[in-house]
Amino acid sequence: MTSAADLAALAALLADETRAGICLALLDGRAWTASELAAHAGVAPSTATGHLHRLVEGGLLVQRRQGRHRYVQLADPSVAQLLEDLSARFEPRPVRTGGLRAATASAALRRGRTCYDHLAGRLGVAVTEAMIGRGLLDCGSGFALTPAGRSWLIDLIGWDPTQPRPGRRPLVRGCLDWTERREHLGGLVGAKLCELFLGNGWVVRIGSGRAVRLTAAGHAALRDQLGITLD
Amino acid sequence: MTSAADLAALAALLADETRAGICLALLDGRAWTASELAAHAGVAPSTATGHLHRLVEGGLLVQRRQGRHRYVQLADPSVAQLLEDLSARFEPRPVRTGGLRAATASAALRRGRTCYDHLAGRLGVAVTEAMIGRGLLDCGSGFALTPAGRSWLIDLIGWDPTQPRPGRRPLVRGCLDWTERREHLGGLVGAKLCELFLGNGWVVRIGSGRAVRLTAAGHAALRDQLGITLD
DNA sequence: ACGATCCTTCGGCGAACGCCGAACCGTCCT
DNA sequence: AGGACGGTTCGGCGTTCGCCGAAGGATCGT
Repeated sequence: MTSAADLAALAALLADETRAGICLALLDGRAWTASELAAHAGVAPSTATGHLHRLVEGGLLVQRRQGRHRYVQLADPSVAQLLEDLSARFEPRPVRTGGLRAATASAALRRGRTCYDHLAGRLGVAVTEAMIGRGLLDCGSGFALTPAGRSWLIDLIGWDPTQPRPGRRPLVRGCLDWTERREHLGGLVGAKLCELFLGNGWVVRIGSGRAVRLTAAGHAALRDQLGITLD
Repeated sequence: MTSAADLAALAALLADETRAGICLALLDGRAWTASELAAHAGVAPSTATGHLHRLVEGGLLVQRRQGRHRYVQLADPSVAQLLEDLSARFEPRPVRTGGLRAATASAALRRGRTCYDHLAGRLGVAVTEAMIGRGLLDCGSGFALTPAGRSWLIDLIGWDPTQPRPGRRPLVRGCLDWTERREHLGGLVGAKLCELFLGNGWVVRIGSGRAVRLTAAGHAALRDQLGITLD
């Protein structure tokens, strides 16, 4: 019966709108400072401190102190996955008209963004579908990497996905895209690809949010590697 | 920002120990009456009524009235999956010594049980691993049904898993077994197999819980179909 | 050394929440 | 018809929880 208490305690961490907002903000995979999060959530710094304490205590977040700052981020990809699974239960929200600024920001998000540590939006979906189309990824019943996909990854980033690896994070995983309403590629391979895109300057972050923009080099790389052109 | 409110509202449904216990009890996939759940959770009937209202309202449960009874069950397999994902975050609990009665009950649970609508425990894991060993299931990166697995299912239950199907429930899905600490087979195929085992009398439920017992017919079927013997 | 900045602790306030018992309604059984 | 039973509604109680502002470190820049 005490597993009910565990479940309730875990759920209680997310059962407050402020804490939920904090966790969703952290879904961008980066570390935020306490005051950034306080401003984002619209509460006093002292309130945010309390919430961060609870979230760290509960194992959802980890913190790193650096000088007078306290950086905080999601503890682990499985937390991001959990948040996405929970969020996936909602209807798509009607588009709120929030003025021009909000509209362009949301258009940028739809075009391309990071979803914790992998690519999402039209960009993420396009990459995923190109991989399926070229036989690198199989989606018969859930995603699975093909042998061709394995060699492609070895050529591309010199990393063999079939070598033994620590942890139980799945190699590939479908993640429902909330703007495209289709699945894009998550899991360890998704993270590696995102790392590659950012590291090679194929995409760059727009401002401080989750949105990313495809660079000229990125367009070329997509054409060479996957034979696709966007926009 | 209002998606934070949605997330918080969903989490709040599970953020109470009584409601969490109710949901975990319903993980056996069957419909319970309100007073059964009240007794199980150790609260007054009036209290249970309130909780069930909230859970139904929130879309986690569905109810069916039948005479003076109110039967309630999980709304949908995705709810069960969500509960399992959340529960998977906990450490395995140290074995509580609860007397002989509790010990035999928990041994029965370890041997075989249902996990919402598919088989779990040693039985579930054994079936899953036998399927992998015989090339019916591939577990390279996440579970996937092989062509051989498809024909096996067609022969066994006359159901073609590749035909178009409604809903977005995955065909096969790994589900972490909390007693065996290994994955067993969930998803639509897992549910179909469980239905087969129960329908053919290969397993029968023990008492009123989630535990199941393999019958003589079940032993024979497992030997014929998957070449395994248990216990 | 000094103020500015980031964060934390503490006390107190108000709202929300979970619980119960009592009364009540509808259904089933005899 | 009468009683037993399952479920619900309502009012009230106590606790928990989220919030803030004020005060107090700790660290950084000048």
